Amino acid sequence: MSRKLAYRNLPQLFLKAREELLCHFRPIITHFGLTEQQWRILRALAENDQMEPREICETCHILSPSMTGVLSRMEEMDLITRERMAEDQRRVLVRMTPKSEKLVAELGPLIVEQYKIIEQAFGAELIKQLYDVMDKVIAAERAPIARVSLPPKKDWTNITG
Amino acid sequence: MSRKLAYRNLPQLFLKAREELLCHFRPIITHFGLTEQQWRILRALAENDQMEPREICETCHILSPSMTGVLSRMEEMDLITRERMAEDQRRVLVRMTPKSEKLVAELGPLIVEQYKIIEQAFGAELIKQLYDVMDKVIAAERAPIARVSLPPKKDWTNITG
DNA sequence: ATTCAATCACTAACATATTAGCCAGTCAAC
DNA sequence: GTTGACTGGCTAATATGTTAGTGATTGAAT
Repeated sequence: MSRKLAYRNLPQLFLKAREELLCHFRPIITHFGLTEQQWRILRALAENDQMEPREICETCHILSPSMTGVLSRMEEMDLITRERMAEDQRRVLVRMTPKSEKLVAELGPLIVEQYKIIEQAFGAELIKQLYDVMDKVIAAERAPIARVSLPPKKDWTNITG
Repeated sequence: MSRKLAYRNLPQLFLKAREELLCHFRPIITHFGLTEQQWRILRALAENDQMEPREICETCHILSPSMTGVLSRMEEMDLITRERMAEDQRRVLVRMTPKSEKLVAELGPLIVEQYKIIEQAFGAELIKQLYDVMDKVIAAERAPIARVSLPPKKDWTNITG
């Protein structure tokens, strides 16, 4: 009784493909005692020197409530500093520490090396296609996408079948 | 002091692109009181009628420890049943309930409709490229990928900079 | 019959994701 | 000066991700 939908599960394909890539980087990152998210943040900070939390959220695709905990732990680990801005007491500036500078200086080149290995295995052409398609999907200059109209919200809790 | 790596963060691009897609489906799924993971599982079960947890794990890309909790909650919600196999007391069979059959019968067509809308907005060609590139990345018929050699494991805890 | 490695689901501990809401600080309009 | 909408970071509650390890079960080898 196979009730297959007409379209393959695209987000799930993304998940699988992403994992297929990430599994080659994860060992490097955890080797240095970092999580994926922490590495994403350090990589962003290495490029920008100083960022506000909301900027990091957007750049690294981490939601604000998660960010609070991640930054707290990174501050605890002496990987970043947080400093309230004088002009606007709501805002905060996040910076790297000498320790995380050293860490990135060691970790970064290894990541680049792994990229080269992957590029060889996948073929430069596929990598190029990857960046290309991703950018096309991400490009937001697209006409706003409609949403199917939803039926009235049932309370599925009490439906027995 | 921009220390940009030679390669753009590819896993992060996947994350962003995936979100760009998923955001069009999430409202539909949550409208029916489901989480993404629960929907992935129901969709898999709808195609296979009965599956063992480890099969669901592999199909839906959910790790086993997460699966335990997800299935428990789904059983509690009367969306699935779990039954130990007689031949092998370690294994378990997971099945849909009449309730979840009804739910999928309502939800499934809406998902398909949304895919069509997205296909129109993105263009059929891009969707085709997407499936194509994803499949290429996922294809495991590739030579095993080497891993960069890692330096000895330092204890970064006590490095001050 | 016993040993032993492998399998499978599960638990434990921690980190992150998701949704909702809170609270102080800012700023423009009154 | 007050009000009121807004912003930015935060808390709370729940669900899932990640890693390590447990315990019962199985099956093959002794």
